[in-house]
Amino acid sequence: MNHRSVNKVPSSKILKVALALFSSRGYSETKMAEIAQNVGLSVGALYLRFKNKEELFWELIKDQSKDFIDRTKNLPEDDPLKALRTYIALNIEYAFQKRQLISIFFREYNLTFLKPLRKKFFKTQHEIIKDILTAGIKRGTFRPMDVEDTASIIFASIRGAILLKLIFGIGDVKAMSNSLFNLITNGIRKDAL
Amino acid sequence: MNHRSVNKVPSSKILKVALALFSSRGYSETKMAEIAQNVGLSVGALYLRFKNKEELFWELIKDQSKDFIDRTKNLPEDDPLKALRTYIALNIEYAFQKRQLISIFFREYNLTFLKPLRKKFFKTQHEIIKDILTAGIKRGTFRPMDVEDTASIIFASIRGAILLKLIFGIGDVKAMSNSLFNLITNGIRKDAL
DNA sequence: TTATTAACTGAACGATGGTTCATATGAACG
DNA sequence: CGTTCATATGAACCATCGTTCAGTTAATAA
Repeated sequence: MNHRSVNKVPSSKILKVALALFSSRGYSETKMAEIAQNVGLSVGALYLRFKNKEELFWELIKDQSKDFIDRTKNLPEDDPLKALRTYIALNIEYAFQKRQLISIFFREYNLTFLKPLRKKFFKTQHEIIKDILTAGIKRGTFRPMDVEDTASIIFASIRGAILLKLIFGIGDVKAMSNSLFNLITNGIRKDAL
Repeated sequence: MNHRSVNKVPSSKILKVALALFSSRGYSETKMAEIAQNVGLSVGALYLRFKNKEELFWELIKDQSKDFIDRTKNLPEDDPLKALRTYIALNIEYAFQKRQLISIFFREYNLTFLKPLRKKFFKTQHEIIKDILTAGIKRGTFRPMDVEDTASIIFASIRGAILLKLIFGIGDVKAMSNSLFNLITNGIRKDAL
């Protein structure tokens, strides 16, 4: 340790504060000076930690995303219905728990450097859903269907529900999760053909 | 008609050009100078037509929204299934047709003056879906359910599907409409309960 | 204590972009 | 024609940040 090597404020706190600001005001509405003030540092100090605003933002996205690491990894192979229920519940709960991050993803539609992340996310999730569907059809639990399209629609429905929750604050997490699962599995028909 | 009362370029053209720019680049990325150039006017002239950027934007939103006037007004009262199918199809087709406007609504999450419009839209649509569901349950076409929650989820699913289409360009409009209707009515289960 | 240097400060710089305004243009009217 | 005035022009103005940097602070080593 060499000469004053202790930071006045840890970088993790900067990221935390910045996350709160970015997710509530939006990227371009959040000023560097504002972050500095809320953190208790000068603007200059921020630039000693991060090259610029974009890198600070990026760092924060990486930091928040890192523990998404496939919780959806160990879904029951042998029980497609349970797998689906778990998948939906995990997704919605995660989104709610990480709502600041997720808000940013919905909100900052026009930040081009988020696009690839979104795309990648879609691909991964789409694949997982397809696997569940395929397994379910093979097992006779699910009816035959266009797996590709249906997986897209299911993905979309889950994201839509999350969006609704985040934007309008509508819906309780648990109830929403159940309703969605119910809708997707049984539909609203009284007697499904 | 008094002294040179003909505009070099009609305001409708300004709105049209601005719509294209706002929906592809985003509100704050679209510069007044850029709009002026694409329209074939000077910046100053824009300010003779519209008080400022925000009003120009607002005018364009109003202009685009005005003919949404309840196409969803005359859904068949006596056939809930058909009503739902029609409602979904209308919604998705409309969104695709007016995709520039809809993109803006998804994209400009942080423009506070869009919030009330979003809220109002949700309320209207939620009401319509609830009516369809209630009618269907009464008729015995649909199973008993929490109408409030289910309507929210259905709304969310439709918006999610539209978002998917607009963001990723994924899915054909007709096919998507069918898949969604199918999912919502029948679910994916082979033998519903 | 003194020297060293990492960490910090905040005024100043510069780029960007919305808005204004002095000036120009030209269609209609007398 | 010449006058009028709605319409148009675009350079200049100004506010808002992101970013930089010369100077300051204070922890550690000597």
